[in-house]
Amino acid sequence: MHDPSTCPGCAQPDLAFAPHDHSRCADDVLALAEVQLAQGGQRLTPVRRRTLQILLEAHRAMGAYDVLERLAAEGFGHQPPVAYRALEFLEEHGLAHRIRRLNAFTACMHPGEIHAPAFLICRLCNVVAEAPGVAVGLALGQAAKKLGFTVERTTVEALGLCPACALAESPVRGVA
Amino acid sequence: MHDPSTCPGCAQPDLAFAPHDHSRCADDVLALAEVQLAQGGQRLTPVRRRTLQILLEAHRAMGAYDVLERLAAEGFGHQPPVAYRALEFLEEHGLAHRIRRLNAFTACMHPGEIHAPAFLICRLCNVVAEAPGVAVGLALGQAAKKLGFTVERTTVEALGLCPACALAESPVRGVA
DNA sequence: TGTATTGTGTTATATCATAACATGTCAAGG
DNA sequence: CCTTGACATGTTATGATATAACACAATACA
Repeated sequence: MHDPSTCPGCAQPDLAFAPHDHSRCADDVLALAEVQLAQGGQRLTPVRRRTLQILLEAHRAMGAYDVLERLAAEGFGHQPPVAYRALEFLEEHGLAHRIRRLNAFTACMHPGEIHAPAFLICRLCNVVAEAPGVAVGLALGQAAKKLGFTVERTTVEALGLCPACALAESPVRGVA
Repeated sequence: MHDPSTCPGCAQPDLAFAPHDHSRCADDVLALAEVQLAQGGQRLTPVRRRTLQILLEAHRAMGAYDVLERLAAEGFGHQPPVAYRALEFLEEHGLAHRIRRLNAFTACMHPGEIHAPAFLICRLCNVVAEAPGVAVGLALGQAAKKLGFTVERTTVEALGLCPACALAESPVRGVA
């Protein structure tokens, strides 16, 4: 099994594979979410709000049961539907994404923007990056159109190696 | 729940959304598979062969437990690992694909060809089409490259409506 | 305030997947 | 021939993920 404590990628589990100032990420996104939902007549209730916070704080993909554990510890319901409902709500409203390869969820880092997210998943450290997926979505849309298929939602995920783990994997090929 | 017997898409569960002569699909693919595997020193054992046949005959996505049921009825093992192992083997060798949104598997219709399959999944009749995914894969690869990510495998799935179900859904907008 | 809608929490169960181990098969080398 | 090692199959048991169905609470709004 993989040991996160020794993996370069895990040591710095940033969704973009590179450090950036995300001290305010959570707050900003949360505020944005609130506004967006209000405009659509939707409610960011305590469970939903806290669920989004948990995902934002974790800053990585979490399983529904992991989220549930946190929620339960804070006085919310203890049963799976509690987590699943909140997560599904967030996903429906573009505030979270489901990573199907990992059976996990992650907060959306660009709520409000156009949504055809593409995810890059490192098979060693499990870090997930949300890549700009516009081009991918476009290509997929065109392929679908040719078959008369109407696209409503997309799942685009790539499994591979993040920069850090790629280095760790084959250090022999280093330049020096 | 959706009733397949009344769904235009299900009545003709063709992976390409349109009828074509696939009377020989199964045999052809099976033969191809055999050759391909032999070249790689891999064995298409009875369970594996039968599993591929089952997928080919079904001509649609099947859950591992559905496959297992068929296998068991024919004298193979009765436990989940039997099906999962065969399915994973087929997937690893490009003879089957996993449809993550459906937790299901489907036979590959173009074994040997370049593999960046994109799937179109009808949310009403669950019919799955394997669309040419080269452009999609390319776009995804480029997005990944910008982040220094090395892509090894991809999952590209679109959920929406197949032509038949799209018509059934909004017949009001028909031309006539 | 009454009533419909939405949300929360529960119990119970369904569905999907894998770990660990025993047995069987088969080909290559002694 | 027969041993040995690699691979494949089968089993038991369990783990992990997800949803159905229902009771009650909160909210919205006529």
